[in-house]
Amino acid sequence: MTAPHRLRADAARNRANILRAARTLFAARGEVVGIDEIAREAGVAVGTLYRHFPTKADLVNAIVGDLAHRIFTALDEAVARIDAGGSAFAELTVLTERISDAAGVDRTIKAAMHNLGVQADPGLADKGRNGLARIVEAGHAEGSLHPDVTAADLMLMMSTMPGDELPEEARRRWVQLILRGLAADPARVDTGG
Amino acid sequence: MTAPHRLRADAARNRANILRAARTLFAARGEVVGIDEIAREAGVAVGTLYRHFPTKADLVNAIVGDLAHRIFTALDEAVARIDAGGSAFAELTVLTERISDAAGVDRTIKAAMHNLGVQADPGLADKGRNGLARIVEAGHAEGSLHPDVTAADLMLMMSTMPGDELPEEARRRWVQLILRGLAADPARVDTGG
DNA sequence: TTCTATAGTGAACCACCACTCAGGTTGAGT
DNA sequence: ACTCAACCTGAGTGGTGGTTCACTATAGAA
Repeated sequence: MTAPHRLRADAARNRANILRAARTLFAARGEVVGIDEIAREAGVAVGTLYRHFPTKADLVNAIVGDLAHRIFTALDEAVARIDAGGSAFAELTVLTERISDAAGVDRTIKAAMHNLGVQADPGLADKGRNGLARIVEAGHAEGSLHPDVTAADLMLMMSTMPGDELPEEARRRWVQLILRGLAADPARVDTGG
Repeated sequence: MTAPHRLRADAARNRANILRAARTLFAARGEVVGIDEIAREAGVAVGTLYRHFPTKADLVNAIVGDLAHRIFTALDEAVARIDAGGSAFAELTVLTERISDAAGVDRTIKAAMHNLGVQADPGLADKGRNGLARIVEAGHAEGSLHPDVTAADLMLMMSTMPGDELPEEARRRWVQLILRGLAADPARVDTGG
């Protein structure tokens, strides 16, 4: 659409600072942080911020979209390891724990997870669904996942994942119970940490 | 503390209207609805609303507290039926489904559930924990609940319950998977509805 | 060095919302 | 009927937070 047109040096620097500030503040306190505070933290005037992101929603989307991308990368890696002979259930466990840990430290993770299931650009959503479908398929093949579990089920559990409102211990326990619900045999989940 | 002093007839009527309006609007759109809109819906001026509830938080607490009370009532009834020889797991299932259905229609349910675990007056919280403990105890006795499941686990799952952001089908499925995670044997959960 | 498109600045704007108060109204006791 | 404490009214206040824009500064090409 728009011509590429390289960004001016100062503009690129400011853009990076804005993104870094927004990432930090959103992670710590959620999307309620004001534009003014983000601009101040980035060492920039509000007008500059609005030049790069015409709307607060645009800024949020940039942050959340990046997080979603990282999650998909982790998903892809898990699928690759499964294809290389890894255990589907072990990969699902690690993936869930990692995302849960991240959600405990970063408030935007929940928003990212939710957006994956609901909106996001269709390409990404499909890609996510495909990855989960691969895991489910492998899980059924190895007999570790309950036969009626689907990719939509994984999506469902991911999207209801608790965030930093719960202490770490509770989040860990949540993951354990969820995995039991997805497993063919609850005993399989009990790998003491 | 304060003398009882019966409310004047019009005041009582207005109070009831305010509570009804707040209940409806909060249920439909959450706590973001403005005081002005609630007052309008109640057929009352804002000043009147503030006479009855000096703060928006007070109004919210009134609604949420009432909901919490209803949930505890349902919990008590479940415990009573278990004491009368009912199945602990069946009661847990019905209770979870009922609350989940309610959460799908009323946005304040999630707030109520969360408040139960976090704040609320200690008396109520203890009462809730006791009820859940009774169910867990009975569930262990009948062998339906996984041995390591505790009352805190039930609280945990309740507090992460999805609301009206998910369609009914997804909420039902969520309950089923959660119950599998709590059950001693996943096959026990499969009672097609 | 000169020039200008690109970028930055921050005070002001505006819509929203919880909350207040000076003045008018009325239920209910006598 | 009379009285007044309790009650109601709704325009206004103060604060917040996203967004704009007239003006200034500068990166980078010529």
